[in-house]
Amino acid sequence: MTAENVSLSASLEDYLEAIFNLAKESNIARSKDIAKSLGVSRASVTGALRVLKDKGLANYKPYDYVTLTKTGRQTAAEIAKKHRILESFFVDVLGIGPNTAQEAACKAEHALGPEIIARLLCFIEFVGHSSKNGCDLAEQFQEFCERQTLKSTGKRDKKNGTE
Amino acid sequence: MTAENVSLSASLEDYLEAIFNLAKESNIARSKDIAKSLGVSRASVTGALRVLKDKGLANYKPYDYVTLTKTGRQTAAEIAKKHRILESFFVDVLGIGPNTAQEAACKAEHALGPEIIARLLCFIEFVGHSSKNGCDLAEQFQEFCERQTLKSTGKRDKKNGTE
DNA sequence: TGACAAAGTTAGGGAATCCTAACTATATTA
DNA sequence: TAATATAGTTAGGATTCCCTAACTTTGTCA
Repeated sequence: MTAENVSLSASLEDYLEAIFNLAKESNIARSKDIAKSLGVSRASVTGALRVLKDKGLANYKPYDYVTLTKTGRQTAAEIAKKHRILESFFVDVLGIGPNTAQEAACKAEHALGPEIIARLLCFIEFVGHSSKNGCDLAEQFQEFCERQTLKSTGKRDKKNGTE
Repeated sequence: MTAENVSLSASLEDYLEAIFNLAKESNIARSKDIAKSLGVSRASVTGALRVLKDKGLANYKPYDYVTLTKTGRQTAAEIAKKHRILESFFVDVLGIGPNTAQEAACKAEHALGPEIIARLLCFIEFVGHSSKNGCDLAEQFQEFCERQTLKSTGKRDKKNGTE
């Protein structure tokens, strides 16, 4: 169910995820675009592709497009799922801005195991469920947060909320 | 406000936090114990100590005990705080077991910035607050989780879930 | 089709992090 | 105080990951 267990560094997970995302439409990914999407040199991409090939995750031949193997797609899909769940949690539950949320998800996706991710997903559903019952937890939390923030800035006797 | 901004790798943050924790009682930390608590060789600790000294975070002299500088203590306290907040979120909100929670907090503490940590803390307070109002969200979530789990295993039984 | 641009690779190198093995300093204790 | 055990350091090496510069391959178009 969880795609053969190849152990991957955070860095390799990033490469895999980038290829997966680039390949969404056309099924292929180009070295140049992988490099761009990860902010890394083309030479680094070549190196990573060789490793992903060795691990049986990518179909890589020099000077050719890159595709993922079945295992590669499964593994990448899991990583991408982690990313989505984290991002959704940050945005929809915590009310974090989209950019910060996206960045944080990118980093945290390598740190959290399946158990926590599953629980997080469940929690997002729990919160979504609440809003259908006329008791929107995300909304209540935002209000709670604002009150907390006012309280603490109030201590500093500034009512002018400049950041 | 946030202790001089020395940029630290995840690894160095771990060393700093370990020293901080070891020094809690006696104010000092021994190389051997740092090594043990991080699962690393004594030689690696020596290397890290030199770097922490260079960055002005640790008072390090060969063959002597280690202490943290003021900046070091402040920085370490922030990391430890992140750790506590994450662990508490995992345990008290998500209902994750203590060991998994502790491990995950260890890794995630390096990945999440202050904005998300602050929100997370607020969320923990929000949930704590709810239980005082006779509407314990953590408890409700656990029940919701169990129902979800039952549902999904139920579905699989009925429809012969091959996925 | 041949020249040029773009994409990809190779070579070589640097930083961070960890290791083991051997050495040095310190502490203990008979 | 001298022998030994423990703690800490140094030296040397491996791995991972990234870089730049130079080269090769591929694609485009006049």
